[in-house]
Amino acid sequence: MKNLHLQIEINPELYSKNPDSSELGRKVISKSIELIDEMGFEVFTFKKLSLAIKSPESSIYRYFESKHALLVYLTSWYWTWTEYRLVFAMSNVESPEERLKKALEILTQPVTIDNSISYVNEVLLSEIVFSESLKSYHTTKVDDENKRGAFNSYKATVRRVSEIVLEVSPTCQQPHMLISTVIEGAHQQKYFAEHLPSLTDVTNEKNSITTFYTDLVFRFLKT
Amino acid sequence: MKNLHLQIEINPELYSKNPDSSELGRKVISKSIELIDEMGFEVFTFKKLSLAIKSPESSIYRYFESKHALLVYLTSWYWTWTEYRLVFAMSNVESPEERLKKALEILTQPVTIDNSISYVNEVLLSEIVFSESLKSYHTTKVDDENKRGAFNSYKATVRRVSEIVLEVSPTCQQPHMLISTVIEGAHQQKYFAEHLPSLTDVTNEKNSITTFYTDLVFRFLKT
DNA sequence: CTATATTAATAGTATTACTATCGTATGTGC
DNA sequence: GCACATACGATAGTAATACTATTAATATAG
Repeated sequence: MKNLHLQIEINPELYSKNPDSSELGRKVISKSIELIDEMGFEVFTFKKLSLAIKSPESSIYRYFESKHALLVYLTSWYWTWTEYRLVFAMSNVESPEERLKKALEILTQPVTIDNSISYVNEVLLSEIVFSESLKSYHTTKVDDENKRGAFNSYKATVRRVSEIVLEVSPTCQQPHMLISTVIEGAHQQKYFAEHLPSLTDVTNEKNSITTFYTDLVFRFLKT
Repeated sequence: MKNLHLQIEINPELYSKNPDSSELGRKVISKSIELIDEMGFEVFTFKKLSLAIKSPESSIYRYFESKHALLVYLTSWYWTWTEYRLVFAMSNVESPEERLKKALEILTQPVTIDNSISYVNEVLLSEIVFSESLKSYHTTKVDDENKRGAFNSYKATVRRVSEIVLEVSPTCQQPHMLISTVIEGAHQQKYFAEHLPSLTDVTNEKNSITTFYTDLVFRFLKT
């Protein structure tokens, strides 16, 4: 990983014009990540983005047909990138238990170090995914967007980690439920810790969310 | 329970005028439950509600200052009512394990039988809570609304069941995380089963979600 | 230096989420 | 039978949002 410059390819169904193909497109991505992280997806508008990048709103619409399409693009980017992180972290780790443990770390912790030299700030992007990705699939158009492949990279990630679960415990009947519960749970617990702390038991100590979900998974798999 | 007519008292901070105190107010509640269940919260508007109940939009605003306030009211109603269900289900059950098992059923299954003689359709309301309650606390105003008590009944439910967890396993360090994970997880898995099935392992058999989360909890607590 | 891609500039629309004002109907206490 | 409050109706209007449409300017590539 590190400074290895890997190319994240996004399903063309998820944009009108590839933002990676022009300067304005890249500005749209990097500035929208900043703004959404800063003010939240609801408050974020293309109008505000257009002011921030000093380009008219209509130019943004050439890349994304809606602000929702932009969120879907961003989360899709994140999960594609996370698949690479998983593959990299798994390489040279023999023990399935160790592999699963490492995978759970990647899934339950927001990114803290931005190694990228690209226009995507992965630290902020992971914050967005943790707090806003729910909104990417929780709409009336899910089924349509799902058909167009909007959630392929998320589903692929869940599938990949589920396979590790099966290596650890071949008799596990619900590996997908387990992993999607862990991912979504970790996102929510972080949010609860910040806003509704009585719904969690998050402590001062670092990584209490990762610890909890790692315990949860391994105790579930231990028969 | 059954036809016992219990009065659900809602925190006055959560409405402008008590909808339970007038006919129009009760119509607002019962019709909004129908409409939100039917079309989803995003698509639902006070305009549509006003047409459905044949009253002007401005009359609805006398009861709720925003459509979001209405959703908060509805989910709050649900959790207050669910606390009663829990208390009722726990009575006369001695074993903490049995109590926890029963509580998990109540938390992970949508309601199927409407025993109520009131204007609140509990079957539809539970559907709304399962699919839309996320939106009640996932906003930029959470902290404000939390201070005003918007989520008290949800938090009380989590606390109550967490106490049962501690009866079963007094050494458990994260009872709140465990229960909020189960509640939110069950809601999401139901949604995934309907829209993104590859994220679940939900089968034909009835209650596979309840089975999974019950296993998850008891295996977590078994040391 | 011309064709092509790319962006700027401007304007406009339907809908949403709300606010404001005023008027009427209905019953209740005295 | 009258004061009076409560409840509801009717109408109008506003700021912001999420788009769409069109045309003109500019950069770049061959």
